[in-house]
Amino acid sequence: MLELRHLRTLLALQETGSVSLAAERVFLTQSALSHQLKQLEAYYQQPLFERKTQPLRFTLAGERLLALAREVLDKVAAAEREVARIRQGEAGELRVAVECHTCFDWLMPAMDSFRQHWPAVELDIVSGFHADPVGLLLTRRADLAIVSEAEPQAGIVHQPLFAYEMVGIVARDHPLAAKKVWQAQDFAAETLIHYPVPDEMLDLWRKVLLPAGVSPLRRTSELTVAIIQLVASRRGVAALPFWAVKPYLERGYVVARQIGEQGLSSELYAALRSEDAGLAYMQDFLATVRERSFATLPGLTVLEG
Amino acid sequence: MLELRHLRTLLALQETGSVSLAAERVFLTQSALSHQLKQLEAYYQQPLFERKTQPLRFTLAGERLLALAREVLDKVAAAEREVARIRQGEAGELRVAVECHTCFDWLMPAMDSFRQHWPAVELDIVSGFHADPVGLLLTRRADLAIVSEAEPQAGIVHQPLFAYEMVGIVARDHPLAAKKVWQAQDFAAETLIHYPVPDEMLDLWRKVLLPAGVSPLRRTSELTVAIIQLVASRRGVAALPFWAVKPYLERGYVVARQIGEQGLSSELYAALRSEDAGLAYMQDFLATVRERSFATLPGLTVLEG
DNA sequence: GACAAACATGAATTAAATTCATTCAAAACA
DNA sequence: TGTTTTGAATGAATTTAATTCATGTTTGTC
Repeated sequence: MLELRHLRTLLALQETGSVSLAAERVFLTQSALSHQLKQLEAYYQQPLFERKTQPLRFTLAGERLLALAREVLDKVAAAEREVARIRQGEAGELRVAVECHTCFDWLMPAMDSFRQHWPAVELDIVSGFHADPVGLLLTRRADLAIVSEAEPQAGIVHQPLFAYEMVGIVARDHPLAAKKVWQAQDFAAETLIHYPVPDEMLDLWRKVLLPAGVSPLRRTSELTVAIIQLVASRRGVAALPFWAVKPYLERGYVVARQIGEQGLSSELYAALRSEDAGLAYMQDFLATVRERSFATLPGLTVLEG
Repeated sequence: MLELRHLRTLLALQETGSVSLAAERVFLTQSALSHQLKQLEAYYQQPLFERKTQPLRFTLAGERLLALAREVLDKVAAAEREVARIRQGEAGELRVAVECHTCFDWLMPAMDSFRQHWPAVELDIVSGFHADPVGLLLTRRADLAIVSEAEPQAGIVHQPLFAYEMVGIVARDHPLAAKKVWQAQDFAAETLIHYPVPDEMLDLWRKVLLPAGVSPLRRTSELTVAIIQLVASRRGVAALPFWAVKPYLERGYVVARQIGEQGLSSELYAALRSEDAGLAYMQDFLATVRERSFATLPGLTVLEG
């Protein structure tokens, strides 16, 4: 018998294009999803998608169920939001402190969506770059902070958002373009172009250069396009989220390379006061951020608490 | 996490007005449903209905989820119908043989609904009263027969529809009105008014009078209202489905009494050729009959295969 | 033609749902 | 005002279902 779980799977399946990735998305193993799908196809006595292609292709029946999933899961989300509002009212305050430049790329769509669902919640951004975003929470000048590490702290809880890969970018004809994987040393003779933020907020610095004691020349720029432009003009190299550079890669302005043997992974958490963790609109905001981001940005991976 | 199962429960809960009856409707125990509802309320951290009233009353949050259930389950049903059509085409033939007069009361609404969902299926009624409706199936003059007993027969499968109680009716000032429960002997001195069908098709005859060797005077009439009218005019007594007489009871024309210690239960099955049991439109027709009947007629109970 | 990647499969395991047996609470009845 | 009946709740036991683990199979790639 059909359950919402199956519809959630179908949606993940379409968004990721493969069983394995969909499984990760819904926090199950590939095996579990394979069994689940087998059961679903047995129930409807027909295949729902072809697995041989990449990305997988849905059959007519699969498409129909997928359409159902979209209709239904939206309605479920809307109803659950209302139920949450019935419990604790609609109003509240949600001031978001953001410390990373690229964060605005995914934050804006999520905030748009959220504003429509919770018109009575005062949504605001605490702008400027702060040494200690969590301090803003404790002094009640913000209600939610986007951070890249979940450092335990009294009165604060961290909720995982998602993870993504930081890639090194360089001009197509730059010597480094020949290397598949870059190491810390490869940066030594280069000019590193980055956003004007404290070093400890740069993932590349914290996780790669500092541990290796490598300290390249530096140059800053506020805007992602400007950084890309500088890199394309052979003014230096940069490390940016894969999803941020993907459009420029496709146009061939620059090339992207993996950093370090495992790749350089960047993680994002929402930090909030423990007392606020139960607020319905808080949880819905986080759910919205995840949902919108996974739907919009390529190459995201789930991040467990 | 919310599942369709929960929505199905909420719907049954509203239709029946009590946890126990809803449990029966979804083929679970009262205990199972109690646990399920407790879990659901814990998930939403608020009560979904008040149990102290009869019928139970939904809270605001409960109402909202109930509305969701209606929206969503309709869409699910529609999608599953389409998926079934994709598998085996939309066309087919469905000739229904009916042998009971009152059956038309629930058959018509179900057929109306079905016709809209399967416009390409030729829907027809094989009218007239036949000694052997199952014979019509085997000779391919009908595709589905409504019968009151599931007598095993080669090449035929019986699918349960529902059960209901047959009640004795009599004029308000008739002496029998004083008896809470009637026995076979109570009919001995009365005139029994019934539809003009063979004796073995009368539940009262088959299950009560014949076993007790009681053989009252008889009189027949084609129409339910006419039977009620005769009974109200003290021309005799009758046995009819509770749901068929309920409107007349409420207007006080006649009174209804239980027949036998356990009450006289009547069961209905759909008989079809084994080879047709897998046809999507057949299964959907049966589902429609059940769904519409339970939603329309008071006092139905589920019937297990 | 070996290798990797993605999916499938069967058995074992874990988790969840359901039942059973009983208690509790409220309503109906005498 | 007990007493009985009915409907719902509860905790433990059980059953069923979902999930994982370990491994096999297929398909595409170099």
